[in-house]
Amino acid sequence: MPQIIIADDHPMVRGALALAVESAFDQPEILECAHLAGVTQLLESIGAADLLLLDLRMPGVDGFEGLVRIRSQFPATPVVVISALEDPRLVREALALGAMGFIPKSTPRAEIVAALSLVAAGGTYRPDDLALAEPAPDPKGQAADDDFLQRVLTLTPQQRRVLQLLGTGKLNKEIAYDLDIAETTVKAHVSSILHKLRVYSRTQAVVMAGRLHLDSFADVAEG
Amino acid sequence: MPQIIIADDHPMVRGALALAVESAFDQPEILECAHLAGVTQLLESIGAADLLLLDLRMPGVDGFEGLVRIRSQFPATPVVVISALEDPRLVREALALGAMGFIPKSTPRAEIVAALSLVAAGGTYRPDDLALAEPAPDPKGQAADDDFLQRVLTLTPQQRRVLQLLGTGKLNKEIAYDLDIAETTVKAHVSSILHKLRVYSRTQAVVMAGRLHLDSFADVAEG
DNA sequence: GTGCCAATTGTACTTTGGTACAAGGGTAGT
DNA sequence: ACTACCCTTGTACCAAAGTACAATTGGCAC
Repeated sequence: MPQIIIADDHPMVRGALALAVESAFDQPEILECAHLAGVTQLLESIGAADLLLLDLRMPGVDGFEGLVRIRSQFPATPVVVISALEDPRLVREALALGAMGFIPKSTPRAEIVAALSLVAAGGTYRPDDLALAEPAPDPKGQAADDDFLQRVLTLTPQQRRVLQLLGTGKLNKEIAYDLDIAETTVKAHVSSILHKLRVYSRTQAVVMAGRLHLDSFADVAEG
Repeated sequence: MPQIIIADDHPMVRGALALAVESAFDQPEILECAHLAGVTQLLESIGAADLLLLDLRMPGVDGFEGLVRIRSQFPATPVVVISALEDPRLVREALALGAMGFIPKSTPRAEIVAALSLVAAGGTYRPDDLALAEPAPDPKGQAADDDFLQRVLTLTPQQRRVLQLLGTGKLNKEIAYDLDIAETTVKAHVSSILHKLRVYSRTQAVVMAGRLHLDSFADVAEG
């Protein structure tokens, strides 16, 4: 009897997802959470779930922070990210951070079911149209940014988690606590990250990385 | 014979501004630049101009960096910021950084002329409708951000310039060079900034401050 | 003038941040 | 078995960041 956790602060969304889960699994035990703390508690009590459907934005979560935390604390639990947005960059980022799938809320029910089955079978899912459409190059001047993006993609999963926490302004000590590793290890990761991104301070790394998430909206432009 | 510098990378815009300048001043000497380096060179050779119309985005400038540099290197030259955007936050920020005015490119010619005259007379200009409309509170959840904004507003002008450069990931040493002050002084400013913003590292300050500029677009939302 | 404050700088000190080098354990592929 | 890579940690060291205290200058207001 598979245990599936649905974490979303919107009851309606939880309901819709629950239906999909019931279609995709055989007699699932569905556990619902409205906030991240609940997810953590649940996972601590049951050890690991067979699947976690995690909304990107919830009380206590903003962006990928929740994903990062869950993935590092409970690596055994596969996570599928649920989101209202479907920016290719977000999709890539989520998968890079260890998510097994990315399901936009606009996805038709039938496809959600298929996606969940796919993940349950060990696959990874992302919206079809975006899957290959993403490498479409912008004629504009985002060459430099794409260079940087390429470098970000050379980071290892753990390094991405560290970068993610760097982006919240945390100290090495805090990052170490969050990921439950030694501060020395964090330093090693940070050092490696700085080299790979070709910057010379954590602040620069944060500034550069921050832009990647903004560029989606930056076309509101200027001139 | 007043010397006015028009700095914008777009020839058409320079032309339009030149017309306005000719209406607002008596026999002005108009100097045009397409990039920031040209402005610096010009100012170095003539010492100071009577007015500088500075576009926010130009080759060599991204955001307020150019304004900050010019203001610190040539404090005697009054600067009016030209921009395609007119986000109230940008307006406030520009004025806080020492600009004597903020003119959106959508402003009608007649009003541009009036604005330039106003600044020439020692006043400061900003778009009317925004002037008082800005304090309109968003019902959403940007309470925390506004708290932070309040704190940013307690920073002194020089401290804002430092914060601006912090946001580019620069080291204290580099900031000192850019503003032509001692590194010790930069440290003093940074220390003060961290206290006022109630954060405990430059990286956090950058992260928080960075959000202020994004919130304008953040309503593309999530959920 | 007196007082307030921004800005500047210095000295001295503590804490973070970051690098370099070395090393053990785990996993996956050849 | 061997290689390669990731993750982990430690030690040691140097640079950058931040704090605390003290002092000078200059502008502005009362």
